[in-house]
Amino acid sequence: MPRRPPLAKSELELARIVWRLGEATVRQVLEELPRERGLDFATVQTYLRRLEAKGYLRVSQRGRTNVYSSRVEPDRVLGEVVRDFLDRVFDGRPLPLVQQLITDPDLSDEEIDELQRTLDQLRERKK
Amino acid sequence: MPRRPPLAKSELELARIVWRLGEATVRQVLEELPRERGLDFATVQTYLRRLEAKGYLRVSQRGRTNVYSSRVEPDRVLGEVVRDFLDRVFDGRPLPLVQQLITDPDLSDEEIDELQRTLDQLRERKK
DNA sequence: CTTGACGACGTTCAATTGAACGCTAAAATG
DNA sequence: CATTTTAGCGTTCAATTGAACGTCGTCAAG
Repeated sequence: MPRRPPLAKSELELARIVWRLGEATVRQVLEELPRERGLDFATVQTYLRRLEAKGYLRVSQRGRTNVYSSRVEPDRVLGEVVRDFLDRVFDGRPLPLVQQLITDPDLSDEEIDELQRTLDQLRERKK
Repeated sequence: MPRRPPLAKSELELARIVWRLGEATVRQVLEELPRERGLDFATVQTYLRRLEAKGYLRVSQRGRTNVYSSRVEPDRVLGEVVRDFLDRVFDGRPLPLVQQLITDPDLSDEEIDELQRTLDQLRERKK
């Protein structure tokens, strides 16, 4: 599998919107963007085109309108993005990052419990 | 606090080496890089200069040689980097990322325990 | 049937980033 | 002393990315 060219920041931003909507036109994506982002219609168009060219999105026609949808499993892409980040910033070791994440910002009690459950499951699966 | 311009990927890579060494010359940083990275001496020089210009590193002379050291608390920078990533990729919610991190790659048993301890401490502090 | 809104597409353009050249000066080596 | 090495610094250069134009086609309303 030739790995797709990397996602630029803005590209990921738009891809996530498409993922959330399932499928979307340029205009739909534009409307989902926070107003203060202030991107032009044509700009969104360009980014979606690039995402298609890079192999992340699939495009099809509805009337004369382009409809974009995910071509690669979003979770897969997310996994790659996380992995890359982990390698670059923490030498690929997840633990230090996890430590940072759960101590630094204030997790709610429910989130802590949620975390506990995940941890328990993890132990289960380990046995 | 005037926020510094963002770190490019290669810049972060080199900054981390300087952090690890405490202080370092161009050559030292170059030698710490994995051989296969294949960067030129001049290239490392350029990146360190940029890091200085962006306010991340401090430079001083030792003889005619530049010695670079951290100007901003590494942990602080790391925190910013993580925060930025979190916002961009997970809408700022740490939990999904943590889930991903602890399920996807194979954590060792010790690491799981370590994690458990952190979690316990967290509950303590919460009370 | 003309006007205008909407959209696609090719193109462009500036900023940033990755990577290095080339020149010069100081140090070390023969 | 002459030469090679080692640095610094300014500069350059190509690719990538962020962002948008301008043109052209199409559809819908007057």
